[in-house]
Order: sequence, then C-alpha cells, then structure tokens
Amino acid sequence: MPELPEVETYVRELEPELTGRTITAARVFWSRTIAEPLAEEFPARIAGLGFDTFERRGKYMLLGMSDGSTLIVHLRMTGKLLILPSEREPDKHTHVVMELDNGLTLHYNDPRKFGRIWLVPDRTTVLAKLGPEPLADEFEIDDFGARLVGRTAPIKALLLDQRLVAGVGNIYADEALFRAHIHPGRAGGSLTPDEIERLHAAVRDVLAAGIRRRGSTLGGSSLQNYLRPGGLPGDFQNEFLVFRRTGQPCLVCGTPIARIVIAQRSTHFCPTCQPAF
DNA sequence: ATAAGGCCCTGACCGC
DNA sequence: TGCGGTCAGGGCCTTA
Repeated sequence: MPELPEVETYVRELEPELTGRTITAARVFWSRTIAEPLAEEFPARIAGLGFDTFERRGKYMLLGMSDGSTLIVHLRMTGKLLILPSEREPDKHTHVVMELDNGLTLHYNDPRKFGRIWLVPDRTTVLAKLGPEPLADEFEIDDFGARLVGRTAPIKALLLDQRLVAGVGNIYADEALFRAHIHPGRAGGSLTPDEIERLHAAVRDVLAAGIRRRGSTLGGSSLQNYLRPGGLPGDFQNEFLVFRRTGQPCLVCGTPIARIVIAQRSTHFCPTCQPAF
C-alpha cells in the first residue's frame, strides 16, 4: 500500500533514471486510469515531453515536464510504475505504457485499477484539499491540535483524512498511534496536549523511518505488494510493531496485538500499551 | 461542518 | 477440482 514513504522512495529512485529522458510515445489500455486529460488525448499530449523535476506531495508523485505541465501519479492501493526494457510485453494489469528515448519504458501496472494519472498544466487543482506536509515545518503541533478540537471521530479515522495531514495511510497510522501510546478509537477531540505532541512526533518519526527503509512491501499476496521502480521490495515491513501482527505478542509488553475495524479499515493496536481511557 | 457508509476493482481465501 | 461468497482498502461521493 503506497503511502508517503513509498511514494517518496519512488520519486527518489525515478529521478536518476528519468532525468534527461524524453517520452517518445504512450499507449493507454484502461482509460479510467487517466484522470486528465481524456484518455484518448493523453498519448499525443505526453509524447515529446521531457522529465524536469521530481517531487512528492502527500501520496502524489509530481513529475514536472519540460513544457511546464505536471505528470501526477497516485498509486492508490496496488499501483506500480516500473522501469522495464522496451521489448517487455504489457501484462494483464498494465494499463499505461510510456516509451522513453533510451530503450526503456515506464509501465503503469495496477491490479485493483484504483490508481490515477493526471497530465495537467496546473498541479494545484489536483492537490488543493491536502493538509500540511508532515515532514515539513508547515506541520505544526499547535495547528494539528487546533484541527482536532471538538472532533468526535476516532483519531485513527482522522489520521487517514488527507485534509488533516497529507500522506498517512493505514500502515503508518497504526504504527504512529502505537508509538504515541494512543488507542486508535479515541475521539480526536479527547486527546490531551501531551498526547497531541506525542502523536505529532510519532507521525513524523514513523514516516521518516519508512523512508529510510524505502517503504513497506507486504509479503504473501502479490496483489498488495508495493515494489520500487526497479522491481525491488522495501524493508520497513520488518520493523512493524503492530500492523498485521494480530494475535502476536506486543514487542514491548507481550500482550497479544488486537485487531478492530475503524473507518472500514483494519486497525491494529496493543490493548495494554494503548489503553482506551 | 462533521460523520458514516457506499462505491470502484479483482486476487486471495474459505467452505462445501 | 470447481464454484460462490466474502474481504481488503484510498479517495471520492452521497446521505444524514
């Protein structure tokens, strides 16, 4: 599940591969992957453009093109943007192929088909609703706390809301709440100033750790596997303290990790380290 | 304004 | 072996 650390890893690893490269042609096999422009216009619009800049905002990849437009990619659940030899045939889950001028191609592959690609003159429209960038100075404790005042929704659900803070998904929300010793079902507005400070720090710490380990690749199901542009996995799954550890002993206190559902998302926590009250 | 639920998708998994 | 049913899950949309 690509979240902020996985997308950051993508941007960092794509930059050396794509800097100076030009897209010579593109093909779209599943038109709904292209959010903008119309899918049938996408190949003609992107052909001839070069890659200039490489940035990330929340879970969005921002690839600045040579005409000033931005190729925005959101991988959602199972999206991958793979760098492959041009002779590689697209498989059944490859929805967009972009040919490069050096004999390589970019394959957008996504079994769930939830991911979206935009090619837009102005990136701000797509990103308009995002909250602060959690690893930047703009993510401030006081503002974070102010946004929680009066909120009755579970703090886990609020962390998943990209308007509160951008880039946190199911994995890193659970890991941050554990590190902050906060029960995921607590009402957002019930957090004390000390808890808000701990959670603010935990969100930053866990995202930074995820980036250092180049993201999380979930084992077992090939479906949900996040893979880096070269096809390699990340390492952060080996540092999970609660995520998908249901029934296994808490690494701090030994209590079996519990699983509940919050906001239609599986949620993992330690009942001892993260008491409800 | 906020909260909650449905929807999009399809491979994995389960029970018979 | 095969089949039907259920589940997961980010962001967007609708409903209350």
